[in-house]
Amino acid sequence: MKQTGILELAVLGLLKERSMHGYELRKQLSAKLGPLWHVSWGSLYPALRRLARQGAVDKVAENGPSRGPGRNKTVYRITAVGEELFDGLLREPGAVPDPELFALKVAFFRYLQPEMRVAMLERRRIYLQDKLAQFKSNLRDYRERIDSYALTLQDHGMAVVEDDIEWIDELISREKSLGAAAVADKSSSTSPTKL
Amino acid sequence: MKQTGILELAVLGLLKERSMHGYELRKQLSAKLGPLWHVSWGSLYPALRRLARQGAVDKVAENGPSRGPGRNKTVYRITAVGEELFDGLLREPGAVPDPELFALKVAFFRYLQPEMRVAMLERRRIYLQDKLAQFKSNLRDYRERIDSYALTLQDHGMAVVEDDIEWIDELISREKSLGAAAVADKSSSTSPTKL
DNA sequence: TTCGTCATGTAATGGGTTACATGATTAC
DNA sequence: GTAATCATGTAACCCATTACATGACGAA
Repeated sequence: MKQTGILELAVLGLLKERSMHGYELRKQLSAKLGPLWHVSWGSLYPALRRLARQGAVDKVAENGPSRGPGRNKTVYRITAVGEELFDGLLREPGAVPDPELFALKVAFFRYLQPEMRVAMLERRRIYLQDKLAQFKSNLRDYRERIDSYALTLQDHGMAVVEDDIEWIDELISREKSLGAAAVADKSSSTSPTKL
Repeated sequence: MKQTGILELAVLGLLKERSMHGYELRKQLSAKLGPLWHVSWGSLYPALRRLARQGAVDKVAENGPSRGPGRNKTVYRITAVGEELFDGLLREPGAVPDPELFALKVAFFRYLQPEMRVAMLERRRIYLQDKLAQFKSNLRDYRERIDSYALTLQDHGMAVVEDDIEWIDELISREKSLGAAAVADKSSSTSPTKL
């Protein structure tokens, strides 16, 4: 049972935009997701190999000018299989608890229909609210038995979760107002959003 | 080369307060650190076994009333070796980048001298500020090439880091005012804080 | 009596980190 | 010419997750 496939999703998402070397892939990960993402070679290349084995990416040898023997550059290109795998990973609803995975999916939101976006955001919201409740009940039960350092830790943890919820709410309302605008715009002949 | 030893640190820190079963240990982890910590049995018991092998904890069979054959409860108790290991792990300065490890160390701040606390906080502060700078330079370079979802992701990421810095600043100034109060209080004969 | 929770572990599997190893190209 | 960065991988080690397996105890 494979877990998240988080690196796979990230790689496929980037390769959807354009084919790249492994090396560039790593830089782009930071560019899209911020400096949070430090993918090591020891995890990136094996991941690419796994994807190639599944037929989700092609390895294309890059024949530069005088590139005879020695190290070849390899460009990775997503295949039809890979596109489907990406879609499956992106839609798969298990994202909620893992913040990295959730962030990654948000980064690729444009590949989801608006309703799916809202659904995902609302699932995440519920999860966070539940976590908040756990914090509160936890504090109810243990406040007297923990020292001020553990307490400030939990307070700060709660504040972070609250901020996260606010952010989610913003994203939800932005989606809804976009949706409303699209509905109001009846002049367009085809559906307002592409797959 | 063992990495962080984060679970070890957590376990030893809790066992410093009192001896416990593995089962209770897991609950206490959530109590101290908030619902962030989900330690699975498959990681907790092996960690305890590792600690026992090193001589850092003793396994004490609990002889309850009618507890003859069948499953025995085992109480884990920290040893002198364990106390030293804890101290080493807590003081070891490599904590900075890993948020979980840093949070854990804050939870055990009372076991550090105030100067050490401030030093750790300041190191963390520098790290976070650097991360913030990375976010900014990242956005300078890529803002035009990423879509609004990736952008809001990064903005939110930055806001979280900024909040973290504010929190660290609060902790630092609290430490400093405590230190000043201790210095002003010259009536006590021995040193104001214990090891 | 049966359900929930207390309680302790093992086994398989997967995959991430670190360090190692190599070599080309570009800028100074 | 030499340092930095581009570029691609492998190997060993560690350990976390998941699922499995077992059983006692208290309450309903």
